[in-house]
Amino acid sequence: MIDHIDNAILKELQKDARLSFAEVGRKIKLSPSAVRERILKMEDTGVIKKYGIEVDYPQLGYDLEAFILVKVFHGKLKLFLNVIPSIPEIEKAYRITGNQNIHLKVILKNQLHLQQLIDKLMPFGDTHTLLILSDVSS
Amino acid sequence: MIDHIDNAILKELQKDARLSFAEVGRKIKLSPSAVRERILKMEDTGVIKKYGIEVDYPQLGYDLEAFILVKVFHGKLKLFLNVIPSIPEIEKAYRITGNQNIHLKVILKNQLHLQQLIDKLMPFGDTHTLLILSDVSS
DNA sequence: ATTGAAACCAGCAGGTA
DNA sequence: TACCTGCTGGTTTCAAT
Repeated sequence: MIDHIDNAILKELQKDARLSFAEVGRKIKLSPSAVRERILKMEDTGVIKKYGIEVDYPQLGYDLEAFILVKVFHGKLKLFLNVIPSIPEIEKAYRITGNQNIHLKVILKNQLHLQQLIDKLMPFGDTHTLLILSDVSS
Repeated sequence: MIDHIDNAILKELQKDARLSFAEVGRKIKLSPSAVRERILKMEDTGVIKKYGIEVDYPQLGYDLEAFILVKVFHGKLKLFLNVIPSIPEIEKAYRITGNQNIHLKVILKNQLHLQQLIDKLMPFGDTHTLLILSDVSS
């Protein structure tokens, strides 16, 4: 379903999602329209879910990033899942295995902001916060 | 440094990073070249770190995503940080506070693949794995 | 920030294998 | 089906304002 040409296209778009079809085609030796058709197909089938940007949060006034593991109270999970989208501080949320069952990545301005968020989460479960010190993905 | 116009631009690019300068300009009522200059400036200053795509890993044959928390052995941290970029399964790595000091997000084909990765990580520290069941970010 | 002009690209039609 | 070429209108890019 996905061949090595699609993979090459995905690799280029992962490096720079704003490349034109023509530019991608030049890199992988394919005509612009062929590149376009393959990319449109991958959008249709959902292989490409989203084109996004990575932003430097500190420069936008958000100096605190953290993971919050939540052990949701019995019977509160559905309610909590409904509330999550309405909390803008939550950048990403996953259900996970283990003692805690929800994993949140949150973007915050400062410690006070973190405290306010934890207060908001407390009705739904016990929280365990891991502050992010730095990105070491290279 | 970042005004409300830049913020509006960032919001549009977060929704769709492939929007043309002209399209962004139409949405926020600005000329294409003004949009272009602002975006180029945000790239220069690092506010925009990257244009990327989000991909559906299961469709690419990667059916297992997980967080691995690593309590790195004393004296092994620098070595481990150097090794991380050479492990393709690691999508994202952070230094964090808490009992464990490294937080990894990993993309894997299956359980065997996870086992092989954990074997590779074992020399550097004790690992604690949380499997991702689903994305609930909405 | 805008305009204007040249180069470039997106999108589409029609064609090949 | 997957790819290509060629055309047209819109876009990018850059210089001048």
